[in-house]
Amino acid sequence: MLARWGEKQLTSAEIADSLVSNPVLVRRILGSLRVAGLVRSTEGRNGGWTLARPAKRITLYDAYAAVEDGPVLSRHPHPPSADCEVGRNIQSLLEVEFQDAERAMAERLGRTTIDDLVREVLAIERRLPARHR
Amino acid sequence: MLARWGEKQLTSAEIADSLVSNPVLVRRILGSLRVAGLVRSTEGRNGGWTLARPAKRITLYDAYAAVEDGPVLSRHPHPPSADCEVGRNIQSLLEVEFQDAERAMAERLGRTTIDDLVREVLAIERRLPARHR
DNA sequence: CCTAAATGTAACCACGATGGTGGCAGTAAG
DNA sequence: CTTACTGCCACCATCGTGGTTACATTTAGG
Repeated sequence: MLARWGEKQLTSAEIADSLVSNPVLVRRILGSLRVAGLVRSTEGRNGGWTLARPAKRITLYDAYAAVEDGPVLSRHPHPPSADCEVGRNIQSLLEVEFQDAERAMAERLGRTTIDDLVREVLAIERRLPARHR
Repeated sequence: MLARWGEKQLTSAEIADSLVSNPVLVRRILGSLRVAGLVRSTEGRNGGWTLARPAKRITLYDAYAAVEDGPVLSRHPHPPSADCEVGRNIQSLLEVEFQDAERAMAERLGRTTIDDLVREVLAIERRLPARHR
């Protein structure tokens, strides 16, 4: 949404409205994005949110990494018995595999930018003018 | 563990012991793996679990898919407002991106077999005999 | 035939993560 | 000085999950 409406600042209430959700929840997420340097907020009256850099330079991976903290593939918190040949080695071996797999996913997410999505949205809307309101 | 100990059937209690966990939980997971055709179980006295096919033909993706039901990248259950250009298109666009990203991860997981891991475990153990018990 | 050792499953609890809500302080515009 | 925002905390309800107990079922072995 921020990319689509360009320079205009959007408030968390407007965004929440469109998401059929709640301003606080929206601010929570946008807060994570701000910490990651993807969006900026201004306080006070007429405040709101904008992208911190051009949509062309924000990838899906950037957004994903900003919001998701832990890894996607769940490691077991609880190490197995060190008495077992397999047990005492499997965690570090799987760690490598999982990191590689996650890297592959991240790499793919990094190939699409927010700008790509906005362009696709506009292309679809141009193709189906009947759906306009 | 099943691959490492080859033909020998292991009981859920033995496995749970080594995992410092609980037989029922182990049976739950093994149950999913059985549904996926990766392991076999025999009931009754001297029962237990074995691989259903050679470890060389079981990949990490097989195990992952057997256990994980939903997709890793969370879609939003709750569709945004259709009144918004972005809202009414973003879900299907993201769906494509997410599926691609998940496919990339799955492809990477599919490159490693259980047998690969067992070989690595044995290699490490051979290299560090001091750690043996 | 009976017992012991397994799986198979359901019920249940405790815990943590998460969506959602309200409240309130801080800040900036008019 | 009021209004409209963000920022943040505390709280609740819900849900998924690990974990446990219990019990029915199956099979081997004395």
